Amino acid sequence: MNITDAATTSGLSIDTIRFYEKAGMLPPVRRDARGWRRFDAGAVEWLRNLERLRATGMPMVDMRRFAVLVHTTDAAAPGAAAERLAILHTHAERLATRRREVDACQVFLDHKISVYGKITGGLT
Amino acid sequence: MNITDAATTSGLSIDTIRFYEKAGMLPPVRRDARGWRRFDAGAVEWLRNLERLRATGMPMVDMRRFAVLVHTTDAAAPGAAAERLAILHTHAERLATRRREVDACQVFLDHKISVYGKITGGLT
DNA sequence: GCTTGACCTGGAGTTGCTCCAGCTTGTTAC
DNA sequence: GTAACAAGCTGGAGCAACTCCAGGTCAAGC
Repeated sequence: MNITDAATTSGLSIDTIRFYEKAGMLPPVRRDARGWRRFDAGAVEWLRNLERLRATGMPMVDMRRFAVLVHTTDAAAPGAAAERLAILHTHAERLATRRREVDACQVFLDHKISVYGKITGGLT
Repeated sequence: MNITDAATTSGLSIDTIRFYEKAGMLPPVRRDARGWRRFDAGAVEWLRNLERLRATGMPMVDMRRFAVLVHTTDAAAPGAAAERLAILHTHAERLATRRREVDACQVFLDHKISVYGKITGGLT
C-alpha cells in the first residue's frame, strides 16, 4: 500500500505519517525501488492505532515509547510489558478526564444555546 | 480578585490568562493603581467558560469571535446573535466527534489492556 | 520527448500555549 | 531606613505537534 492509501485508511495525513516516521513512532518503513514508502497490513494497523491515541490526546513522547516497547519482548527487557501497560492505563485516565470535560461543556453549550436560541427566536 | 486567584478559580494558568488577554479573547481587563489586573465575578465566569471551551478543543479564532459577539447587541449588528449560536452549534458537533473518538479509543485500550495484562500476569 | 502525477526531502510557518529574564511595587523584618 | 521577599508586570524565546511549501526524482501515457 502506498502512502496516500495508508493516509486514507488510517485517518492520518500524509505529512503526519512522514512526521511520525521521522520522530521514531513507526516500526521501520519499507521502501520500494524508487524509494517510496510501502505499508503492509500490520503497518497500517499501527497507523490506525496511533490515530486513535493522538485523537484522544496521547502525547508524542508516550506514543514513541509505546512504539519502542511494542517491539521489545519482556524476556529481552524485563518490565517492558509492565511499562506498556502503564502507558495504556495513564491514557485511560486521560480519556476519563476528556469525557468529563466533554460532558461539562455539553451542559454549558446546551444552556447557552437555549438562552441564545430564545433571543434569536425573539428577534427574527 | 487578583490573577492568581482568577487562575485557580478558572482552571486556566496565569500565563494563559495573560495570553488570552493579549489575543483579544477577554473583555477589557481592569487594572489597579499598580497596574495589576483585577477580575470581578463576571470576568472570572468568562474565564471559566473559556476554559471549558478550550479543554474541549474550540479553536482560538472561534473563542475570539465569540468574545467579540458577546459584547455586541443584535440591534447594533444584525446577525450577531445568530452567529454566536452558529459558533456554539459548531462546537457541539466537535464535542460529538470527541465523544466518538474517546469511545473508540476506550474500546481499543480495554482490548489492549486485557491482552497485555494477561502477558504481564503470565510472566510475573 | 514532454507533460502529468505520485512521491521524495529539508525547512519554514502555525497554533496555542509555557517559560524565563529583568523590572516595579508594596510589605515585612531587622 | 533599608534589605529582603512576594506578587505582579512586559517582551520575547522555546516548545509540541503538526502543516505547508519549494524544488527535485522517476515511471507512465500521449
